[in-house]
Amino acid sequence: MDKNIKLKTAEIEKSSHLEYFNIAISVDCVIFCYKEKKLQVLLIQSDLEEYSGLYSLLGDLVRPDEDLDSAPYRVLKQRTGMEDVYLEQVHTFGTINRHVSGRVITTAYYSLIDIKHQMLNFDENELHWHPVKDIRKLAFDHKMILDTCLERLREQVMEYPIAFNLLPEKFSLRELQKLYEAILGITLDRRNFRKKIAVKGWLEDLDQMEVNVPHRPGKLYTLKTLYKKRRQTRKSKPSVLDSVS
Amino acid sequence: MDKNIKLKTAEIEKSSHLEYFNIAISVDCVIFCYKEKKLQVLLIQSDLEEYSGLYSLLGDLVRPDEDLDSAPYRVLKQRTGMEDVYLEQVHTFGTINRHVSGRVITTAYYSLIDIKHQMLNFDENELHWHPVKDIRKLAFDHKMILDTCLERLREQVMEYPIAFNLLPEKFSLRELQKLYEAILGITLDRRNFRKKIAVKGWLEDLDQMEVNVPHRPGKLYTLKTLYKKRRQTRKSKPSVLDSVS
DNA sequence: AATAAATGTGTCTTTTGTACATATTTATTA
DNA sequence: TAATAAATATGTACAAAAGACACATTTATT
Repeated sequence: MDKNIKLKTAEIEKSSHLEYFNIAISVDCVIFCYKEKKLQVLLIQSDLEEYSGLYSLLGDLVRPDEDLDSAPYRVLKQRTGMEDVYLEQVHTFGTINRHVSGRVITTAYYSLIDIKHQMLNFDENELHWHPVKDIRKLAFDHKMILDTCLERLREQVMEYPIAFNLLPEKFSLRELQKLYEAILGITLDRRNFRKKIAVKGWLEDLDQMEVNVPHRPGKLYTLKTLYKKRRQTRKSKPSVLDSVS
Repeated sequence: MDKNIKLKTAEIEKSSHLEYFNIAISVDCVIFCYKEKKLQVLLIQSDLEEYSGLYSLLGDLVRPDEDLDSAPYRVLKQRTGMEDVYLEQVHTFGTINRHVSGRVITTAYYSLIDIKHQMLNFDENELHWHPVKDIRKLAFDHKMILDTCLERLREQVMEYPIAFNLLPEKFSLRELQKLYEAILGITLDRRNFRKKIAVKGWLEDLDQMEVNVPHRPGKLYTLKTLYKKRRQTRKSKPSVLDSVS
């Protein structure tokens, strides 16, 4: 990836621009939220005839003057008004015919957002939340992108303190457990779950109680400030060497 | 990632081709081998003035008529003559100024190859193996790409039966352990390592012994055929749910 | 005052990880 | 050919983590 580029930039000056620069690059965002006790994803109705009636992920072409990793932030800002969200690059999809309008390679990101935050630019006519479990088919290869991102989310959610991006500032352990169950698609033992979370040391006990719950209120917790950076790089990463002799 | 493309493909017909399709996409390959008891990487001397004296990874622009994931196979075939190698996509790098010759977004793959396989197109004048541990600086952002790929390899090597791609067909447990130590950069306890590998169930006992070793020969093993597919999708994956109540 | 529904623990068992030692086999050498 | 060097092959005891499971307590509701 040095000589070739050099040679080709020369060629491009002449005529072969079409040949070497006719692949577009886009980003697609799998934007997760936790709503009505379900893990949901933000989708937009596809307006391509080929995919009429189908939904697709939010995405856009990468601009010549922006970093690849900045593009999904821009998409989220434009579409929802949200900034400083949690975003993680997952995979790049690039089969020849994945897009009907031409050759487009797309880098997929997933994002975790708290539905209760202000979403200023959110257009309810265009954008809709869909429970992940109900999604069968999406436009383009977006179902595969969704599946890949969900798998990655599941791999990471017990290892890194990321699930909290889906919850409000204060939450009870019951809410946290229900969220994990929604993400993983399984039920968890309450006592073991609490033990596991306690061991992580991610949470700060707020010495406050839930209010307006139709049962005994639980304690409220928040993520320790140490872990609260948004646009976050992963924290508290267990070394891969931990389980090796 | 539907409407925008649609709109823009229209615009492109007119004049803005340069604006929307002037990002090139490449692949870069971190090709690992195990040689002289060290994990090594295949590098080529950079011939860009900006990077004179520096080495870089093997890469090329993605062709308009090939799948993204096919490009690194092509690069490996062209450069080394090897086919059906183990390759895994890791990450896509796309900061604006990462390439001196223009806007190039690159998808990084790592590959694991057995040095003893025939490498027909291998040009020893151009290509050189470098111990990973000795590499301080590479052209472009290739040091970061290498680091990212090495980190991913380390994450995966105890979970999936991939290290075997770096060894000949038959190998002893000592050789395997030395390989793991080279990859992980640590020493391992022999008894615990063997126990761990035994539990994985990846290996087939060949009932053969090492020959020409200057000490007591060990048994020879091979990867079970079940796991031997090259261009391999990962096998024997532990579910993320395993450690969740 | 009784009930429903949740909270908030704790213990025992199993599995996994880690530290560590001894007897055995083979090639080399003196 | 006997002694030595260097590795193979293996097991046990302890510690840590995961998993199954039960009971007393608190609060809101009836």
